[in-house]
Amino acid sequence: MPERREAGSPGPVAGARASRVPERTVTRLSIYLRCLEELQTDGLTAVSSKQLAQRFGLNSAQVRKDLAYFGQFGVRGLGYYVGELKHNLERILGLKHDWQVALVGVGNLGSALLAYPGFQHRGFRLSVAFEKDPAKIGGRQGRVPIHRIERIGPVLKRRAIRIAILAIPAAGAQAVADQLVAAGVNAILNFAPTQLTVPRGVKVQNVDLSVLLKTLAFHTKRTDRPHAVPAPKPAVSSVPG
Amino acid sequence: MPERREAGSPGPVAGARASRVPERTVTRLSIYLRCLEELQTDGLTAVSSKQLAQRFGLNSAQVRKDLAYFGQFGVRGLGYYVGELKHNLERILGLKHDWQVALVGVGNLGSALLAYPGFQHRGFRLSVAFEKDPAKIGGRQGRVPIHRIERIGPVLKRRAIRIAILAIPAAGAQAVADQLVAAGVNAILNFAPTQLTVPRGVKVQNVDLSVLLKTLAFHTKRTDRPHAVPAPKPAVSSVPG
DNA sequence: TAGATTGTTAATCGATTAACAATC
DNA sequence: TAGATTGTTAATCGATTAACAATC
Repeated sequence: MPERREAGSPGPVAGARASRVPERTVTRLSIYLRCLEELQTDGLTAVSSKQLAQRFGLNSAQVRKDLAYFGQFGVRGLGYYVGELKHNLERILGLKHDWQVALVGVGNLGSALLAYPGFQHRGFRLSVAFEKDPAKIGGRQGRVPIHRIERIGPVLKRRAIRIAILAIPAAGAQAVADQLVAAGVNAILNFAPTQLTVPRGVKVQNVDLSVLLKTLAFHTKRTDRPHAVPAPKPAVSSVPG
Repeated sequence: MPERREAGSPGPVAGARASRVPERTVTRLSIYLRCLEELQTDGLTAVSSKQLAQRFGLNSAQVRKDLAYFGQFGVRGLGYYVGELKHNLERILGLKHDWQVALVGVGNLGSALLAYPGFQHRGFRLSVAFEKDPAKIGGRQGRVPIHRIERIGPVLKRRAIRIAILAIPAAGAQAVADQLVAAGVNAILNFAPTQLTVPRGVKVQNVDLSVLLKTLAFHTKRTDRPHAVPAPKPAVSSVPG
């Protein structure tokens, strides 16, 4: 008997539309978009899949295939018009209007995210924050009001916020995630080093800084001196005693 | 003729050892490790691949296969001893001793990373920072001295630092990365929204917060109202005009 | 021993890349 | 037109999962 699927998580979704867009394609789309912005700044009007690919060490077929999930945006013999493709990628990614984003956790990391210009820049407005510490509740950081965690439900519903950033310790993260989902959030950027369980349809992006550093340590170690792999199980010797 | 490989980047490394460990395996190892720490806290002494897998919605065969890249750590019929496997994963990941980490960029994000307890906790010591702003140079944040960027070379060499975090705007990132590499760094956690070009053997982990939010926007949009995919190219009609 | 679970090989699945007809 | 590049199918590659003999 085949092992039951263990736990409810990634995996193909029953009844998903025929040609599911791979997550990696979506990530690459926003990288292509960044590149197109640069090209536009440089005054270029057209670009080929090959030129686009070369910037990232990708394959040109991959660029074309990624785009082909969403339509036909190119001109044979020429490539893609920069402005037009940029417009289409923005439309596809849902960046034609601003998104309101909620932040939970105004500690060190949360404060930095509030102050980080990178977000506010391009269509993501951190417009409300939640915090447990009574000393911070009721105040503001910059323009952003800080509410107590219990108010997640009403505030998010009133503002119709769908995207949240979770910047709290692992311990309370699942409970808060549940509240966010109950309040209508369906996309969470999770900095808490824990595996969140969310209903299907809710998208979680995990950013575990500690895990990232550990993978770097692994590679650093290997470069220094290839680490000792335990000797392969000594083969049962065919040479007698 | 097959298209030339475009740009020097991932791809199989010529002469790499026979069984290359997938990057995803390494990431999962540190997640298994986190789980083992929890199990140990709960006082459990043994765990099966199936139990381990269930926590993350993974397949038990994957857990066993990930571990098998590095040796045989289990006991048939029983599973894995928690303490022993934890020890082995720490050894494999290179976490048996602390790592000194350098930070470049003491802006909003950099400051938060300096204050973030998550790093200092488990073996990663942010022990020196570099910054361009003269107002900050020469000072300290917490215990960490802030040097001017030009001192990357001598300071990192003296301290034999191999891991760096890049928290500066995209514009200067490549130049700083080059300095880091020249100073002996071979692992970079890159928060700058740009593609770094580094020599083979140097490992870069990109964390582009803006890209992450954009993929979340994509999924949010789709859930709201499946976005309009351009009509498929109208098939050349077989019905005469 | 009987039951359970590993380590590992083979099968499956999905993503990347090559190739090329269509066509600007 | 000749040259270039797309959109798309087929081939390849790599990672995940199923299956099962080994063995605690």
